[in-house]
Amino acid sequence: MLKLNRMTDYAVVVLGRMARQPGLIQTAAHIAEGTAIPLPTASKLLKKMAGAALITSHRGVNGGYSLDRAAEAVCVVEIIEALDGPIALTACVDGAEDQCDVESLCPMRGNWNQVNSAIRTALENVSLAELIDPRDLFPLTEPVIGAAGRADWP
Amino acid sequence: MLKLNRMTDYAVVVLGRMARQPGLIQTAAHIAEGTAIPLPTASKLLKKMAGAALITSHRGVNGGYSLDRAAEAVCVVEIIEALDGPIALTACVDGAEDQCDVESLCPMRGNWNQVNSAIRTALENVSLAELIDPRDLFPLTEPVIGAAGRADWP
DNA sequence: TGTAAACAGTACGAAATTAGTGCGGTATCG
DNA sequence: CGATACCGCACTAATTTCGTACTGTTTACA
Repeated sequence: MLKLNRMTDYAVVVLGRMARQPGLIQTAAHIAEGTAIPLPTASKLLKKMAGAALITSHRGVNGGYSLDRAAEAVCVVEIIEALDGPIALTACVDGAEDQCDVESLCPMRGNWNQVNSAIRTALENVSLAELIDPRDLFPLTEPVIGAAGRADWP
Repeated sequence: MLKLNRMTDYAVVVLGRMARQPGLIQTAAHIAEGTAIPLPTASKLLKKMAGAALITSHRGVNGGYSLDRAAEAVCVVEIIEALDGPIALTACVDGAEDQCDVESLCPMRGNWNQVNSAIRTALENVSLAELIDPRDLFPLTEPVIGAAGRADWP
């Protein structure tokens, strides 16, 4: 089905939520609550995204995670690559050569890269903002779910 | 890693081989031998591709499978959809609504379709011929691997 | 300066998906 | 009529992925 991990799915949900208040530092627990994702899993997600420089982590008391970019500046390929690693549609790509036991007969050693780059280009043109419902994207002018300036919730 | 199934990988290998002799009817066993793919698995692949009208199946004695199109006329999206089903990057697409328990909080219900169609368009522009090394694509003028008009091999 | 809050890293177990296999059935050609 | 070869279903095994837990490290504030 060419489906990506639930992890990446969650990540987009999390980012979609964070994009509503760019720059706001929220703890992993808050984000987990707000997205209905189990805390340990959300924590793992956030950690990975912080490692990929998608979001910023703030350590210590009053720390948390913040999204410092606008939703329009985050493209889908970044999210996918942060969570799932580089986009590679098959095992027969440039690296990892000796583990493909049909390689000697495989007529296309490495040409999958063409497919991969095609997909990558396509994904570069889709931003996080396009994934999010516009009504949810700007909650500061018109609150959608809960309290606007919430710090703990519900 | 956004990797597709090994099945699809095999399928491309199989098609790549079949594309060398368009129209030739080969048994599943022959194809399995030539591609070093286990026969039951190859058989399953061929069956699926025949069901998707990618290749033609011929029953009875001297039956088998044949690829009746040129490699240029087969695009990658057809292969992937034949094996993996429709391209859907996440579970939250149009169908299957009530199984996403974060849906009520999910800010992007269904907008994944935009990503999916972007990928689909990208894949439509890549043909099987582009995946195959040109040297292997025309073996009839210059034999590459084994005997050209082989019926059983080796 | 000490304590608590919060992220960072690693490891582990369970569950779901996928790969591979095996049977009996059916159609076709000689 | 019989051999060949595809068809469809069910079943088992392996891999991957998901979720959780634990321990360490960093920072702010009293």
